[in-house]
Amino acid sequence: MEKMSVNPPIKPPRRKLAAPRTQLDRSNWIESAIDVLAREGVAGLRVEVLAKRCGVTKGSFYWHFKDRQDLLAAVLEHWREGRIRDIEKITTVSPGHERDQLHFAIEVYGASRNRKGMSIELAMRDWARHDPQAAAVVEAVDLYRLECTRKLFVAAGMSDAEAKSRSLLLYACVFGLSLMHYAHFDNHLDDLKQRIAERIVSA
Amino acid sequence: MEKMSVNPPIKPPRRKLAAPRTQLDRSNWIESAIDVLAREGVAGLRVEVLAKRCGVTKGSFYWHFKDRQDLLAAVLEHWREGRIRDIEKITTVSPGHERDQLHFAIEVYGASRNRKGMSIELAMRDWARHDPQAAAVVEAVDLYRLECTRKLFVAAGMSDAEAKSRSLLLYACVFGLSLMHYAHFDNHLDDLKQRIAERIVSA
DNA sequence: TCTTTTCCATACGCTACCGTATGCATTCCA
DNA sequence: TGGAATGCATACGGTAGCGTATGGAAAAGA
Repeated sequence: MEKMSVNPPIKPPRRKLAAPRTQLDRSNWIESAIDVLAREGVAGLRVEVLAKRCGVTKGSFYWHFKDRQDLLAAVLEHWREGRIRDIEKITTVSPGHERDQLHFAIEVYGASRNRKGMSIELAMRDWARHDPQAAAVVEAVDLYRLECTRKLFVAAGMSDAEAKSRSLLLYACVFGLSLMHYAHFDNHLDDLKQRIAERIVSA
Repeated sequence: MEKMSVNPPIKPPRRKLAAPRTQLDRSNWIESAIDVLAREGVAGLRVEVLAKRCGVTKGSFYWHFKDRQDLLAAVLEHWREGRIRDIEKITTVSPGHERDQLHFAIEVYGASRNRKGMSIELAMRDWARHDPQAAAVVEAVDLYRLECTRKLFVAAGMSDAEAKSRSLLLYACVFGLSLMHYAHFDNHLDDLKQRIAERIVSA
């Protein structure tokens, strides 16, 4: 008895979608995942959706990852490492330029530039509010950042308490502003932000 | 011919769960929905889940609401009205006490108190990032708030541009801080926040 | 008391996912 | 050049959730 498949296997072209890319590996999946994360949040990070975006089926996904959790954990780790590297690069003390560095730390997430970066930040924070693992990673990254900018404030001549407070103010404001992109607020938004940055950094 | 139901209807007790409450109406559903929204975000706001929480089935839900969208729109409207009322109450100018009022506006979402209120704020903002309707409501509320505190800053003697900038700083900071509840940051967090509040409000 | 209306339960069909099992094609390698 | 390992497709069973259809109980009128 020959086993009859319901649909006779008509050989399909190997890859239909645009990119006839080479094989995927873990890091390809992770980067695509972060893309989706930025646009849809962690809730939109579905295995089959992601697979479609990559031009493959989930058969591929489950070859590279044990399950969805495995991917999510990898995304967290990837993000953590990247953020730590970044903040370190930005804040390694360069005597005499501390205030410039602080201004730069604010502008990096200036929302106009680096929209995607800010989307990821916000998506991570949403995620963290409902998942202890994500919360731990976000906390680790943020505490590291706070410590880095604190040192800059100290190097710029502030007291310990003042430096800590300013550091907290800085990031609260950066993240807060990123939540506030309004269509009809003010034509001179950049001027306002400049004033704010001054108030955060200046003595 | 009698029509025979597949499962003979065994009369169930009318309501099994704890609260033998009266009938539900729209506002009951909306309040429960906002509760869930605060804890789980809009993604967790599922019809059948909400029904279970209310001790009924979705049969009831679809009697009161056309569909899930109908509920979501109602939640948005309910939230908008409440926030507008609140901010108006807090910021109606009381000459000579403007700075106290501004401090109060900051403390209202002090996170230690009013944890639920802050959760709702954040959930609304998550929601707004993926839904134009929610975005419109959040924008309307925020612009109203910004305008109210701006007036207070002006009444406290600041220039227009400065008042606008401070107003933006105030809310950015309030929302930003609410994203930053860390387990291991500082024992004197309240002191830091006090310093921050001073920096926002003081001349 | 008899009929509406109100409010809710139950059952269904449908879609989107998750994770597993299995098979096929390529590539690597001896 | 013929296996073995790699990388992916396909098919399947299962769950959760949406919205509809329908019926029945309880309350409100008449």
